[in-house]
Amino acid sequence: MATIRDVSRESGLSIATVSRAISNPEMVSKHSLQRVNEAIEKLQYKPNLSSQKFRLQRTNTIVVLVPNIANLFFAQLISGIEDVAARRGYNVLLGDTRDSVTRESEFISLVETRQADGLIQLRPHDDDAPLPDPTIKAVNAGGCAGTPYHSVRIDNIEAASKVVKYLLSLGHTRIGVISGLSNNRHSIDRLQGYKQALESAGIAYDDEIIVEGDFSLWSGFNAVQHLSQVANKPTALFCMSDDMAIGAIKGLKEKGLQVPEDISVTGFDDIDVANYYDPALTTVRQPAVKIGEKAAELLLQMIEGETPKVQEYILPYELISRESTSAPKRV
Amino acid sequence: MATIRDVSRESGLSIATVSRAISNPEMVSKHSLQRVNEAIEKLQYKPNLSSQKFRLQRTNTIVVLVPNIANLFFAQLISGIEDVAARRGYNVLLGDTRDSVTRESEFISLVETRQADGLIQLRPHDDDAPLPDPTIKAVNAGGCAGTPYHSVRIDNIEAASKVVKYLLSLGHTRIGVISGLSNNRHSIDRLQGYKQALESAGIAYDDEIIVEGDFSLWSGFNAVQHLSQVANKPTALFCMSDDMAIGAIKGLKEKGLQVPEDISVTGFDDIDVANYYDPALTTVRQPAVKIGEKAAELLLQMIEGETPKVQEYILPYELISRESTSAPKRV
DNA sequence: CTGAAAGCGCTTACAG
DNA sequence: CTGAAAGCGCTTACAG
Repeated sequence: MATIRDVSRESGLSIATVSRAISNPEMVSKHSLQRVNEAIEKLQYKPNLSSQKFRLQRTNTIVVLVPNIANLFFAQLISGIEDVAARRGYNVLLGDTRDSVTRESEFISLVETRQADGLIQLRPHDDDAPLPDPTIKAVNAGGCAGTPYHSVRIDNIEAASKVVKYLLSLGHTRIGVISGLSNNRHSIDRLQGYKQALESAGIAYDDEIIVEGDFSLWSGFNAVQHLSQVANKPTALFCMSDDMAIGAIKGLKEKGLQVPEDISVTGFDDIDVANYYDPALTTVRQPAVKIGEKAAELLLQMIEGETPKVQEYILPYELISRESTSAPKRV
Repeated sequence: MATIRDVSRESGLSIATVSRAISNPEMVSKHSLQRVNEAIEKLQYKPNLSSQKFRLQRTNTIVVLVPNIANLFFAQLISGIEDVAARRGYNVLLGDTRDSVTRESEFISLVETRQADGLIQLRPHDDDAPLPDPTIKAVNAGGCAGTPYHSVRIDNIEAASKVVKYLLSLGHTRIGVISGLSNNRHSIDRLQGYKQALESAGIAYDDEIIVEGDFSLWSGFNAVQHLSQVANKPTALFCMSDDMAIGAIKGLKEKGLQVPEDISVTGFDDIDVANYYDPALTTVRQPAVKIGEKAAELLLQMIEGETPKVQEYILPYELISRESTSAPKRV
């Protein structure tokens, strides 16, 4: 492979001049520029950016830690990140961590070993987790309250409370929950929102109708099997992801129940399929792409040496009412 | 940040010895090793892998070109790639190209500029597209017949033909198609399979019931609007992706049609939600994870200097029959 | 087992 | 506008 030295030899100019012709053409005479370009063309020269990065101590790469790449909410968020990164000349290294601490720290070490300039964490912060090394530029996207570094997210507690209040307003008083893993911060915050809504309506919290899932289709389906055992059955189900809502509806249908006629179901995220499911899902729309864009802007700002004034950017969510909810049946 | 020179100074050993203690501990005396490790610990030293890569002219990074990261089939394929890559110590740089030629060539240039060792292309090869530079190590995954470089895929023609024959065997004789973009190779191959199946049954091809989509939910929904205009309506629909099948079913239901009672619908890929939709989708299961694993193995083999014997790996698919298909109604 | 030295491919302050 | 030279942080053949 041709190197800058070959171009220098071919053009009869020093490597310094060749380097300038490439990076700062205005510093070089037209004549030299021409000769350099001819040599580059002839030799099919491509600069070794790995060398350049090393020399400049800058990688123009950011890493994104994704708990699960097959989750459409994350996919959308990532497109937002990529748009901004690409526009600013950064590459995005995607780390599919699958909730494995080992894999996650491998990706973090990309930053520590200077193969990347910073990272965006998509997993909500976990209080037990060690703080990220403060010398590492990091932003949390789509996470929760209490993240101890820069973050971009919606207000999960409020959003959850809003959906549940909506169900209450339809007349439901017995509202079940299919949550994510119980130690996941999203589960915790959204459950808190649920409790707040119940409390404001003077309804007692009953953990018999709270079932733990893991945000997946399967876990929603499975949760319904548990719920069908309880004596005093809910007339509505608040699911903490659209996937779980879909799984749950599938399970309910298999038990011969109609949604929303027999039981209302709500999701969370508003992934594409939410609108195409039957019934179309009532859900909370997170501004996934915007969260990604904002997080990327924030990180690039930090990488470029600025200190963002705001620690937390809270973006607006939206309650989308579709077909999966209605007033409870009169008995 | 501490460099190897700092560790050398701290430990009182040469940088050569420090380097060896890190990369080849067995070449160094126990005593030296101990002193180096103490110094590393004390200084919180992390080797600059960007420098190391440059020095070794190896990046241990592969890039994966994904047409659309929000497509679950790709997401699964990518997990297969990542598993193998991680196990072998490679990083995966994900390039979400969104079918943009510009973005794609930016990612390819990562390999040309030696920031990555090779690439896996997830977009099916397009005959008009320039051949990849033969000096670049590249593998196509999940693509189509006629890819001019190494590839791992299913036999799309045969798989499509098999689904259509299945519909024929149920008694359907008027089978519509919702295809991907008509210049996409997957669309071309699967349409060919469709034609073969019709031909073997002595049924004439009628392009009035072939509608072009783009593999998305929305395009499936939209295609149904077109199909509802034709005089002689199909009793079954062969959709070239699960997303389009779901979109189509949603559209049919809105027109008051029952699936499969009034019309049968088949998908392609078998993404997770296929089994949770109502009705659950009859579809072709592509071994997405396996395709990814095999493609990664192939690429790493090439990067490490071997020449794979086989140019094309054809993996088995599976026809999954669920609830979205049945015999046509007697009229 | 250890160290001095060359070199990977670039960029850039310095001198002219 | 141009070139010689130093240096980014490592690895490794060579000599001892």
